[in-house]
Formats: sequence, structure tokens, C-alpha cells
Amino acid sequence: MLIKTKDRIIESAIEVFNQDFSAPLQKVADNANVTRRTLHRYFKDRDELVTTCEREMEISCKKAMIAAINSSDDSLVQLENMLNAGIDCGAKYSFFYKLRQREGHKHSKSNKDSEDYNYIYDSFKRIIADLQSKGIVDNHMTVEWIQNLHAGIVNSTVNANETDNSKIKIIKKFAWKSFINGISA
Amino acid sequence: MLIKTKDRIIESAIEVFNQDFSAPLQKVADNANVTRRTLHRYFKDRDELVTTCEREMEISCKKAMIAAINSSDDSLVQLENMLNAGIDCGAKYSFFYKLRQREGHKHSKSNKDSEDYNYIYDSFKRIIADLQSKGIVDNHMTVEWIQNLHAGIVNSTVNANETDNSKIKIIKKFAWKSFINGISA
DNA sequence: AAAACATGTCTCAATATTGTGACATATTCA
DNA sequence: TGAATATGTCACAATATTGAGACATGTTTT
Repeated sequence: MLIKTKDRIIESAIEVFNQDFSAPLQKVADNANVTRRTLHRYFKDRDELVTTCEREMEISCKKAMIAAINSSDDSLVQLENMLNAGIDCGAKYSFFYKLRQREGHKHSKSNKDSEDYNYIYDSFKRIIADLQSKGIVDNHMTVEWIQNLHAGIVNSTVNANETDNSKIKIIKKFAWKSFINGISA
Repeated sequence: MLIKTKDRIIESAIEVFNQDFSAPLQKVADNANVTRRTLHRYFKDRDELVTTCEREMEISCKKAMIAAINSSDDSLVQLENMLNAGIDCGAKYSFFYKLRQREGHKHSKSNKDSEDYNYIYDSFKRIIADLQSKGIVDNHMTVEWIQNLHAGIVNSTVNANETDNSKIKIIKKFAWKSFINGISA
């Protein structure tokens, strides 16, 4: 048992729902190489599965993002690592971001969660502001657009990776180059 | 009757399915301000609706893209107009691109269709190659990545536009700047 | 206004999806 | 090995979605 069944189902669900939010649970089960019956043993219903996915995405993405932020004192390195973190999280990050947009993050969530989220968002803003003050990043671009672009490029990378699986490293390089040049002054 | 009901349903379906491919038809009907019964009068079943959406997306996107290509002899202008065309097509372009990826364009389609598509794809490649030869676009980037990025940025713009509806012109500017700098040598 | 057309309401059957019980088979672990 | 655990198979009811008929109500056209 390489990965626990429950986790495999969650990963599967994130992949499937990222592409097709209302996909039948059978698809999720198939994708996880599991019977639908087994899926239902772990998750009471669709809602519970989605909620679990959300939590899992939050935890993974936040962890990766916070690690990226803590990886250096250099804003530029931090930003690059944040992009890489997003790419490494793959569908997790894509779906997480989509859900946030769709729901307008209606979920008030726990204090800890929104604290973390604010920390990440504030860090992102701080990093961008710093790079703008240094003349590296274009002053005219809003942080909203930059964040949006960040998510868009991660998504492109996930897609590119799904079709063209061979050269993830090269694609990562392209992604960073496109991102940083795309927002450079 | 500003827009014909049938067209409104198609637009609605493209919007809805772009976000949630397996969404129930009731959502499409609601989004189009129409009864589900009316929707079924125009479309025999879900399949027919999706197929019609595909055709509509192909026609609009192709038209816009071909116009962009024909808008100038200058590759750079052509490329900018192709990005703008994608943005103007909005969900149409997003969904079209997603479907193509999902299906691996299994549909052999008509000759005319694949002719057009090849024409657009070849034009895109030619434009990129030209800009690369002129030292404007990075030589190392593959046309596949650049195409992928193009779609990703269009998608980001569509998303940005959904939340932040006020300043489409500014967002368009950001998009072009991010795109061209993102692939520049 | 009358005819023609478009849409809504209500209804219903067909189908698909969902969630679960009962029991058979693995698979893991002491 | 044998008990405990995990998963699969089959069956089934509950619910949701789909597609369409019959008829009422609007809306446009002549």
C-alpha cells in the first residue's frame, strides 16, 4: 500500500473536481482505482468529500507557500519559490484557487485558517511591494493582477504537464521566466 | 428581444460549462433567464447543447482570430490582436481551449474546420517564429508553451474580469504586457 | 383582433446518481 | 494460522436529473 486509500481518494477527487466540479463520484472512484462503495466508506457524502479536499488543499498549499516564504530573505527568491510551490501543488493549487474565486471565500473558516491565509496574502503583497520599490516589478500593475497571473501560470503549467509529461523541469523554467518577465518593470 | 433566446441559452451554457462542465441544465436555464422546458425546446438533449456550444465557440473564436491575423502585417501587432481576440471571446475561448485539451480534439470535424484550425495554428507558429528570428521572443521557449501561456493569460483575464468588472481596458493592458514580456528574449 | 409563435407551468416517466446494507474476498498483522 | 481490517460485489431504495406532453399565457405579426 504505497498511499493510503483515503488519501488516494482525496488526491483523485482534487484532480477530477479541478477539471469537472460536478463530475459523478464514480469518476473519482475510478480515478483512484477504488470502488464507489469504498469511497462511500471513507466519505459520508459528496459534501464531506469536497470539504475534505478543501481542507487538504488548504493545508498542503499553505504549507508549501509558507515554506517558500521562509526559504529566503530575498524577495525575488521568495517569489520564485512561491511559483514553484504552486506548480508542485499542481491541481491542489488550481482547484483551491478556483474554489476561492467561485465561493468568494464565503467560508469564514477557523481563525487559524484565515490567519494563515492572511499571512500568505500579506506576504505576497509585501514581496511584490518590495520588488516594486526596487524597480524590479512594474509599479503600475496591481497586486490583484499579479496574483491572478500567478494562479493563471500555475494553471497553465499544470495543464502543460498533463499533456506533456516529460519535461517538467523545463516547463518550470519557462513558467518562472514568463512570470517574472511578465511583471517586470 | 435583445438577443434571441437560443443564442442566450448558448452563451449561458458556455459560461456555465466553462466553470462546471457537468452542471445540471437547470443552472444553464437559470443563467439564461429561461425555463428548463424552453431550453429543451431548442436542444434535444445535453449532447446537442454541448455540440452547439462547440460549434459556436469554434466559429466565434476562429472569426476573431482570423480577423486578428489579418489586421496587420506586423507580427507583433498580430500577436497582440490575437491576445485581445481571446480576451474578447472570454469564456468562449477559455472553454474552447479546455475542451480541445480534454478531448485531445478527438472530433475529426469537417475539413473546413480543421483547415481553419490549422490555418490559425500555423499562423500562430509563424508569428512566433518570426518574432523569435527578430530577437523579440525568446528562442528557447517552445511554441507549445507560448500557446499554453496565451490560453492561461486569457483565462486569467476572464477570471479577473468576472470579479473586477470595472476596468477591462486596464486589465487588457496588463495582460498584453505580461504576455509579451513573459515571452520576450 | 386574430393567427402564429414563443415561453411558462404543471406533470410525468425514464434514467442517472447517490448512499447504504449484507455478505464474500482479499490483505495485513499479531 | 487466525483474527482483524480493508476492499469488492451485488442489491436496493432514495433522490436528482433529464426529456417530453398538454395546455395556459404572453408576445409578435399581419
